[in-house]
Amino acid sequence: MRTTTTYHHGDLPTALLAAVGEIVEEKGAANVSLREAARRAGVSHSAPAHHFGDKDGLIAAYCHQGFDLMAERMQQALGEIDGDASSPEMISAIGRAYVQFAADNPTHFDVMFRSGLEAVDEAAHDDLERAGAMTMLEGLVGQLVASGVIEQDEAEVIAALLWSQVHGLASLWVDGAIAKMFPDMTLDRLLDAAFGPSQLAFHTAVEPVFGAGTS
Amino acid sequence: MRTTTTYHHGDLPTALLAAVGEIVEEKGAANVSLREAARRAGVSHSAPAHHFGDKDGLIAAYCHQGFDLMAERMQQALGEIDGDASSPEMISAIGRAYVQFAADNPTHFDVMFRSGLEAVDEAAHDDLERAGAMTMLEGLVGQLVASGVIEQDEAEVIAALLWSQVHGLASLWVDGAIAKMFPDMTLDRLLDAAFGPSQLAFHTAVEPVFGAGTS
DNA sequence: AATGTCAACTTGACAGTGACAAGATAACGT
DNA sequence: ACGTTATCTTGTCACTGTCAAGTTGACATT
Repeated sequence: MRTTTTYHHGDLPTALLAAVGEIVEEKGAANVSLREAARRAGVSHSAPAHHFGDKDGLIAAYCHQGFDLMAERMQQALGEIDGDASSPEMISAIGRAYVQFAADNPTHFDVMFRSGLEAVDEAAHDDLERAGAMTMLEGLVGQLVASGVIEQDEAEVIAALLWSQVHGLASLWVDGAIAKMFPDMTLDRLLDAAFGPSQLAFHTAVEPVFGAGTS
Repeated sequence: MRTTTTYHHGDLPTALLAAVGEIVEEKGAANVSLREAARRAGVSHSAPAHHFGDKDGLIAAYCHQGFDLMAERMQQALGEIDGDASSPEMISAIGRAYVQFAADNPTHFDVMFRSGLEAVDEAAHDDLERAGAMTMLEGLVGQLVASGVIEQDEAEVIAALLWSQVHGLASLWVDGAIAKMFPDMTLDRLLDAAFGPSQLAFHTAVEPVFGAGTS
């Protein structure tokens, strides 16, 4: 198909990954099939196996692509901020990048975190270490603890809950659940409430409602 | 199989739903098949269709069961608390119930929120209205706004973020992602940090770390 | 008790899918 | 020029979802 100088197809792996994205968008992550992807790439039903092994391999590759994209977004967001990795600005920037990545790449996010496929686990927990979530959590826990601001255990709890916050927001937003519940809601308002302009304003906004705890 | 006095099988729908749970636990939500479920229930491959129509119907029924179970947990949690529906105690109780449901029923939670199946949407957004999330959000937004504590827009933002918090925590916990990142973490510590004993202590615990915002 | 009715279930078939084996094609190094 | 090797095709098999048609058995009516 391609007019480039390479082999039969040109760049089949790329074409197949693109096809996966199309299929996820059109028919959902559960309905991705090797044969359909091959069809869209203009090759025979068995061509994908040569590049990705099996279906799990293709899905894992799509996840890998997603994690790379996510890490890129994180790095880009961090690059626009100055300060140490545990500063509120950094946390906000990474959190925003996490959710924004999900909103901008819903098909990747679906496959990465919401597909319920085992192939994801294999790819994810290797890639996570050099991708987004790990950057955020290591930066938060590591540097926060190192600076002596807070003790290890509490830092882990805060990191896990912060991760949960952004991951839940990303999931419900991509799923359309928030839009269905609050039709006029925008992602910017949620991000602003969760991560500034006055960083983590959410936590300070909630408190006056319920009264401040003392522990 | 059953020795009860009923029809051929006894209670095939129940047996099939139980089989779905087994399969999800053993092989993941993506590998559920009508034929495998039928096999485990001891009936022919086409028997499920008569009760659930098609595969989507079976999945939707499993979701429905999950939402019922979730609503039951919510009601139970609320029953043990006294106070109006927008009190911190209520919010905490519902939030804990949401996460605890996910932890106690991982296969249901997987299919309901992490399977990426379209069948879920059909079942979910009908059932949600009489189940957990809606209870929490309506209670929070409705009563909070009605009491004049806060304006409509801000209440929706807070509700969405609180929902995101519990949903993200449930998702990452069920997924095992938190356990993989923080091996010694327990759900109780996370729940306590997020929802009391001093309610929403999380928000008051985070604040001193980053400094309180003023907006 | 015999019969009719109907839900519950079976059998058989078809298209689509993932995976494997074997073969064909074409780029590349020597 | 020639062999090598990655790339892709063809053919096949078991499995799956779905549909059509037939079978079984519980139950009510007569």
